[in-house]
Amino acid sequence: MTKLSENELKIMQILWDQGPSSVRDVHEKISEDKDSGYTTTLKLMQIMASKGIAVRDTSSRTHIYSAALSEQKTKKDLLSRFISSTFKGSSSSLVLQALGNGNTTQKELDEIKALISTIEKTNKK
Amino acid sequence: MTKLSENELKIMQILWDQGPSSVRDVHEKISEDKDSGYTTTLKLMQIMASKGIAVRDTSSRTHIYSAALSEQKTKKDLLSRFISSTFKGSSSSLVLQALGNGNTTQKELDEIKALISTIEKTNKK
DNA sequence: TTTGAATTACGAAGGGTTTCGTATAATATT
DNA sequence: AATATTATACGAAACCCTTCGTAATTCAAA
Repeated sequence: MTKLSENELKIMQILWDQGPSSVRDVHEKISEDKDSGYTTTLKLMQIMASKGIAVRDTSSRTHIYSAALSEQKTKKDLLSRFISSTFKGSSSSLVLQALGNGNTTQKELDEIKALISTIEKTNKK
Repeated sequence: MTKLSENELKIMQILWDQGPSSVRDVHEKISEDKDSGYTTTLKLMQIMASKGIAVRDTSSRTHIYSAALSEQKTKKDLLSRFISSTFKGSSSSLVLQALGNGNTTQKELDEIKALISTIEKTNKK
């Protein structure tokens, strides 16, 4: 059900990272990468509010927006959709592809190994 | 550079799986999941050809389409874009999320462990 | 040969996203 | 108080994707 456009996701991530923010806050962050007008960001955020994926506090002149979706849940959802559309539902083939990129540090590998051990223990039961 | 719409990816996957195919072939495969007209599939494939992501042989009446993008490269590309848009570029956090879903078999885990060993050996050098 | 079926070509409509210009309102500055 | 700055609201345009109807073409069958 969670379907986010590219910009919506970008804005969401900023709201997740920075917490409740004004349009200006978000726009400044966005402007680091991208070049578009303030009212564009405003409009996007208004639409997000109207869709219910963001909520806003309009009690003062400068409205404050917050994410209305949980970061965890949303990412899980996006990932599962991505896996099914691009890797035919096989999460392992995705993992193989992801790790194969060559830019994974030893620390990260250790984390993953630890997780695998945990999963294996659970599988045995 | 590789940007595929949802339907384009679906068609691409069919072309990868089945090799060079007619519109009818593709349409029949697509119709297993989805309900849309034959000319819709035709149009999509024509557009894909015009974009250069598919090529077609028009020597006989029934045109034969083939994928013009490599499956490997394309998926690698899509994945890296997905990781950067959704997981801030951290492939390990994606892997953790993916494995955390609980539907990974022992065999798959073994594959992943083997890959990790390989990576670790390479890292040491 | 005429009819019918399958194929491609094409245009247009509908939906969503992104972008921005302009208007209006609230606040700050001088 | 007058002016400038900052904010929201709104509509419209541009773009892309998806969908389909219709026409034109080719081929096969009756």
